[in-house]
Amino acid sequence: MPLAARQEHLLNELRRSNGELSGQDLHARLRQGPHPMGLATVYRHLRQLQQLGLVRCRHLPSGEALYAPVERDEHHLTCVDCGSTTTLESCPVHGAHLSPAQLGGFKPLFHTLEFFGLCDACQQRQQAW
Amino acid sequence: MPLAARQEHLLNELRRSNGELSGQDLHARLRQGPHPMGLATVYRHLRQLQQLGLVRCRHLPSGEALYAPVERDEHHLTCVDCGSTTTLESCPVHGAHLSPAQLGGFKPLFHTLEFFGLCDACQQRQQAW
DNA sequence: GTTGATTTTGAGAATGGTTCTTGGTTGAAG
DNA sequence: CTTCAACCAAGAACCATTCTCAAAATCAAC
Ligand SMILES: [Mn+2]
Ligand SMILES: [Mn+2]
Ligand SMILES: [Zn+2]
Ligand SMILES: [Zn+2]
Repeated sequence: MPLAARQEHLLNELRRSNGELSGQDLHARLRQGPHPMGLATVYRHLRQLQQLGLVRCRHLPSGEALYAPVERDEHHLTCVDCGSTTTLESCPVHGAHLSPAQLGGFKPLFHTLEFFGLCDACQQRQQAW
Repeated sequence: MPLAARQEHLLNELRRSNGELSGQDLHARLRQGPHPMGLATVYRHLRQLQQLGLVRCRHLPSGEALYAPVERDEHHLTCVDCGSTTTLESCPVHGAHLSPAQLGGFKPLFHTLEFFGLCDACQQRQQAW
């Protein structure tokens, strides 16, 4: 089954963007262009693209979900104090495959790996106390 | 600075539990016991315990946050279709440390690593179509 | 081209976990 | 006994996401 036109447009918008986008972001961007789309439709198709293994998604501590093309394998360091994030240049689990025993029939489509801790600045600030 | 009594109770409740708990869960459980606590206080202290590196947190696809003692190093396979999850017996990045260059002063406290894909049952169901 | 069934869509309402506001309580210091 | 700051709880507010359901688009005969 090929992708519907609407889903293509959504995926293109995601690929066009440098960074990850939230559902709201996508809705706002599409609203401007030649292929506007209702918010409900954006979320509907994001879920479908995820199930097809074409889009991945991670959740910010705020609860907001960010989407990206699945081929973009990025991970982050996030400060639990100030919330600042930096992106890792390489994926620490790239290639590290799970054994079939661990998978038990599960077919992996993507993964999220995020590190949480204290950034340099916030450590300094705590020291001061 | 030692932990406040309220924070201890919260941490104890988390440690007492077998699985991860949401903020709501914790509030409900504490409500029963000898140390009830308002919902706002639960969330306040969960954030503080996280910044102290004593508690970790991950987000379900639903957006709900689940908390656990930081020493509990668990990860999951989650089906993007039916939402079922299974727990991995070992952490694939345990020991795989980040280089100081990658960290750049960042002090890691915990990490989240979650795999998303299709469970056996949902793959079957898709085949049937 | 018409018709009726099926699928897709989107505006707005509903949901629900988390955070904010506010006013009260506690407890130590003076 | 005051004062003052820290802590706390109840409920309101917030807001991203999901749900509802009527309208629109698409499809499939005829
Ligand atoms: Mn990766
Ligand atoms: Mn781990
Ligand atoms: Zn920071
Ligand atoms: Zn499944």
